[in-house]
Parts: sequence; C-alpha cells; structure tokens
Amino acid sequence: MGDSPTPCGRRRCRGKEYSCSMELSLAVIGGKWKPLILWHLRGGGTMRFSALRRSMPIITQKMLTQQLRELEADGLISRTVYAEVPPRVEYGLTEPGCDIIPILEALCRFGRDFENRFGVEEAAPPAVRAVAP
Amino acid sequence: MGDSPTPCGRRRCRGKEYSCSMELSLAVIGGKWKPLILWHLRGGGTMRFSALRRSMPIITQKMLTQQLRELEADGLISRTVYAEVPPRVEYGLTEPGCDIIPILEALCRFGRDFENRFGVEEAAPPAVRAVAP
DNA sequence: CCGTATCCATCATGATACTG
DNA sequence: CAGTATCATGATGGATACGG
Repeated sequence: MGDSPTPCGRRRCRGKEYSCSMELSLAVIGGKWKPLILWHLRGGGTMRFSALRRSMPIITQKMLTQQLRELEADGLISRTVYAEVPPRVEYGLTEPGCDIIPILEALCRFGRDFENRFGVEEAAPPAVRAVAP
Repeated sequence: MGDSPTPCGRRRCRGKEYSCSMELSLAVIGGKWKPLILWHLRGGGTMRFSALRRSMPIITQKMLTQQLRELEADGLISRTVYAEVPPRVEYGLTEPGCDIIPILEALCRFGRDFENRFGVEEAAPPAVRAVAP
C-alpha cells in the first residue's frame, strides 16, 4: 500500500481535512446519497435532474441538488446547463468519477455477501405520509 | 451485478434498513472511524483497547468504544475479555471483517489517486487546545 | 424545469466526570 | 485498563415556500 493510515500529519485536499487517503475517499463519496447517484450515472451517458430524481424516490430535491453540487465541486461529475426553456441540466461522470464505479461494485458485492451471511427480511412499510386534509 | 440499486423494496438486515446492498455496506462500515479501526486490525492478530486508542490519537474513548461495539454487533470484529486485573480486552477481525480489507485498500488507492490528481497541502495545525490555567 | 432560501428536528460527536 | 453516564453542541437532513 505504501500509505500508512496513521492519523498523524493531517493533510488537506479540495477543502477536506484528513489523515489518510481512505478518509479522503470517504469524505468524497461518503455522503448518504453520493454512492447511489454515482451508481445511477455509471452507464456512461448523462442523466437530467428529473431522471435522477425519479430513480431515487426517497431523496428530497434539496438533498439531490446539494449532493450533486458537492460531487461536481469534487470533480466526480460534470454538470451541463442548456439555455433552453424549460431549462435542462445534464449530469454525467467525469474520469475520476468513473474510477469509483469498480469500488462501488465491490461494496455492493460485500453487502450482498453480508445479507447472505446474516439473512434479510422485508422492512416494515414506510409509515404512510399523512395527506393534508 | 444482478442487484439493482433502485431504492424500491426496502429491506432490513441486522437492524439496518436499506434499499440496495451498497447502502447496507455503507451502513456497516460508513461510520466515521470504522474503516480506520478495521484497517488497524488488518494484520490478522488482535489488538487491545489501549493499543487501538494509541493508533488513533484523535478519537475519543467514547467514540472508540461505541464504534467497536457496533462493529462487534455487526459481526465484523471479535471481542475477547480476559478476566484479569487489570482488565484486558482484545479485538480482532472476524471472517466477514477480513472481507472488507480489499475494499478498504481500493478506497485507499482511490484517495491517493485523488490526491495526485488535485494536489495536497499540509492542513493548518490543529488549534492548540487551551491548557487550563 | 431546476433550482434557492428558510426554518426546524434529529442525531452524531465531543467534553467531562465517574467506576468495576 | 477499559469502560459508563451525562450533558452540550454542531452538523445533517427534512419540510416548505418561493424564484429565474
């Protein structure tokens, strides 16, 4: 490996403080929704905001926007705004962004092994959101 | 991959709710200190509490205890208490815990590539903790 | 359509003190 | 030595409303 993760000697890269490369990686992709966003973009093409949103029904607009901005600031995704009416914005992976995909695949495999080892059950259906009367 | 990460159909495994295996993985190893703890245990032997603590000067005792308990509950590390005075507790990786190491190595590599791509600087020295007068 | 701005609840983390 | 217990706080995420 060559990179001791001993947390002495804190460094900074793109505004993130960390003590070892792994910490930096987690700072970059560790956000609650970031792996999922990158995952949906893994095909190589671009997706527009609304398509991303549809693919993650749980996420709020605020969080999607926020996480996309951070991923963009970290150089993992590209953002292209088309000056049209109505507006259109397309998101895609950059080269560094593509580098994460194999790791996400490995994470996914680990998760599946974990499930197989310990068993899965259906989650209780999410409490139905009360409709305003 | 075979496992669509589409967030429909929430599942539950060991008390964690998630929508795709990757989410589960992040729930298991995503804690702020967990990757670091697992990393320090990667040698294959065991370490006692105080040794782990020394290897992560920043972490508080409370957080170390807490994260160790969660890792243990998730079956990633083993915890052995020796009935001695003074007490001795040894931590080590279980087999599922060992499975994560290659992923952490990949994460570490990604972080290093990221640093090389975008550059690193020394972090400002951590504000010296005021000594009580 | 694709956002920003604001306010608010919750939780994760930290500081500190105490114990078997 | 290896923890618990307690309290404080700051980051994180969600609901809602509004804007170009």
